[in-house]
Amino acid sequence: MSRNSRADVVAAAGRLFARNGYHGTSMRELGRELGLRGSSLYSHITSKEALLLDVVERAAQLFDASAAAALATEGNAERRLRILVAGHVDVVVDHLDEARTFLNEARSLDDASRRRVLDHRDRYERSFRRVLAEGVDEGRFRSDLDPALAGIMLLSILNAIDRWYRPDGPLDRDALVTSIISFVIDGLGGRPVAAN
Amino acid sequence: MSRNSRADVVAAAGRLFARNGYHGTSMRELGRELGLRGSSLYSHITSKEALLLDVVERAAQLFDASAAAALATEGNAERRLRILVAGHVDVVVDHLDEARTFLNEARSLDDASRRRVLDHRDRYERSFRRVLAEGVDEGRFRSDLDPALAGIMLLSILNAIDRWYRPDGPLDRDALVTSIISFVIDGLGGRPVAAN
DNA sequence: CCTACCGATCGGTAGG
DNA sequence: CCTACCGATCGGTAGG
Repeated sequence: MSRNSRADVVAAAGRLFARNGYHGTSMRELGRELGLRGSSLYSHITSKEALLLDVVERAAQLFDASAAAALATEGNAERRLRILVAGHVDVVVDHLDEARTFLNEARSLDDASRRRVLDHRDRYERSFRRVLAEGVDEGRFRSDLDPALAGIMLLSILNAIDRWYRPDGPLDRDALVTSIISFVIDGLGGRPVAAN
Repeated sequence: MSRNSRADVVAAAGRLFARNGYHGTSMRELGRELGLRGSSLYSHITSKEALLLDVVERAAQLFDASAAAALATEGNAERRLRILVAGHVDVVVDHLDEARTFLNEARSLDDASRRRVLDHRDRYERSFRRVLAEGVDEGRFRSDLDPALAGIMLLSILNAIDRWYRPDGPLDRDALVTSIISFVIDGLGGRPVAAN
């Protein structure tokens, strides 16, 4: 049994913040999770809130990297949209605790930190909006589409995945992405090309 | 300046729980919100957690009533779906604090209460699933539609409304409902009947 | 990473 | 609805 690294502390904090919330997690509980005293955590970190910021920024970086990779990909808007969605799903499934903390606990940050996190969120949202607008320009999506509103609704679907999706359930990751894309592009009433 | 009623306490609790979370709200703060001491709250309630349950159950009842009214309405699936969505929007916009507390703070309830709230949530979700399945039966929605999955995605959109929608913004309530219905039925690529 | 501890605050009760 | 409290717990520091 070796000592804990700072990364261990951040990972354990993500687990507890995701499960019980920031205010619902005490430093003593976090210490217990790592097999040490709450006070010992302060040799790794400077404050509880700085720890929250670490967790949240880790998630923000992952989402950033995913969006950057999608936007750097060649292809039409539909293909790029699928990569954007698949990247989001990967982040949520592979880094569930950080993603949840990012989505639900950012409000507990102080004003300056929260502002920076919201900026990340806005930039991420703009990536979606851009690809949606490209799709309209390409004549691939409805010309009367509002990319801002559509982006919000697509992201609403993506940001709720952590509330219901189980990677070990009947729907594998790729099928999840396909379902979302199909729902978003064809809708409830849409007639898929093959069926028309 | 008259005394506070129990309903006042529940309403104020909804405000603070929605804004700062259950664990982020102290009884002394709640008292301050109402112009009295934290300890005085206990003449209205029995515990902080019972207060959370009051707020959450109020929201659950509103959602229940909305779904019941929609399902009691005559008409085809598309019409019933619109009523279901409009009812949800009404609850969220008119009872924002309770809706937020319902969505984000139910996990802080004890096991038995949380279980009951989740049952409410499941029943509500089934109402959506039922109307979606009706639409498939009527030949109005895609025959390959998975009503369970589509219900989750529609509800994901609805449950995120409180995170971005401002009733005093450019989009009024009815336009919001229309946008959601259009997004969900026609999708990004769907060709509206008139444009085909 | 530990023990020992700090002042502040927590939910809640007693007794008016 | 108030004052006066209760024991427990909070985030964090000092000093090894």
